[in-house]
Amino acid sequence: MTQKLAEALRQVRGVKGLSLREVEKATGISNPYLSQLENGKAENPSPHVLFKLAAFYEVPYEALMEAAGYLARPPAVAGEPKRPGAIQAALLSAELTADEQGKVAEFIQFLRSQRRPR
Amino acid sequence: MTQKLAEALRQVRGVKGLSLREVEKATGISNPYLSQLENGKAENPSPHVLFKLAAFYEVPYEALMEAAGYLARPPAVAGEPKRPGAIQAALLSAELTADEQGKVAEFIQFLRSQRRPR
DNA sequence: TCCCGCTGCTAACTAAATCAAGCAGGCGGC
DNA sequence: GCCGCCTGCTTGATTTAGTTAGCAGCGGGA
Repeated sequence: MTQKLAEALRQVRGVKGLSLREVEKATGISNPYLSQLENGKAENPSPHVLFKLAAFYEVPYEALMEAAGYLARPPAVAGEPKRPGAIQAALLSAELTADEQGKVAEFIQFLRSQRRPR
Repeated sequence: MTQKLAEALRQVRGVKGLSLREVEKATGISNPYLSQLENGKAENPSPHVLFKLAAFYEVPYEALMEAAGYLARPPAVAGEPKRPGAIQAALLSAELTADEQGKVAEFIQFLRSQRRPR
């Protein structure tokens, strides 16, 4: 359930190529806590935490809120533009050449293929 | 800041004419905690708590989230129907005669007039 | 009067979020 | 090899969300 948030956070950070400590420095959220969030050891982070992460990751706040299960939105309002998820948004906003984007996409697939072997 | 949520919760419950213990029974949220929320002694309730309250009060979840400062929404998107706030929604959904509604409106003004005398 | 039931609230505790300190592994330089 | 430095992570402490128990006030019977 909260697994979804964990994966989203990990993948977004992966796409952006950031270390836990870089995120800590930029957001003020401690790196151990970030680790726990990405491993599903911590559930129900405060929306304030998600907000800071969304801002720094350049990912829509709502995407993280939804991943955390905080949005009661029924899947989509059928006429809406269909907001991008956190990972897609991260991909869009990351400043990368087309070449790099291709590699990143590959990398994401790789991550997916071995989801949590640990 | 969170003062806004406190007032919203108190006013909504007032409009609905419910006691803290009735809300506790229906939502599973302890009545002392509800009291603390309405007095601003507790800040940052989990969205899950707000969700249960929104459901029972028949108030839009987003309204409570916004009152809690959890929604990053810039005031309004200028073309949108302008969602009703929590109190208005409560008024709309409460099953009351026109007469009663008038009294309720009066009551709300009364509440507003002596905001936080305590 | 006394008592009962209901109101909101405070105090003391449990559980979970969040942080500070520190550990083990990987990697490049010397 | 060894030494920094960086990576993610675990462990224990602190703070805060949320609960269980109980108190004081009020209105309505008998």
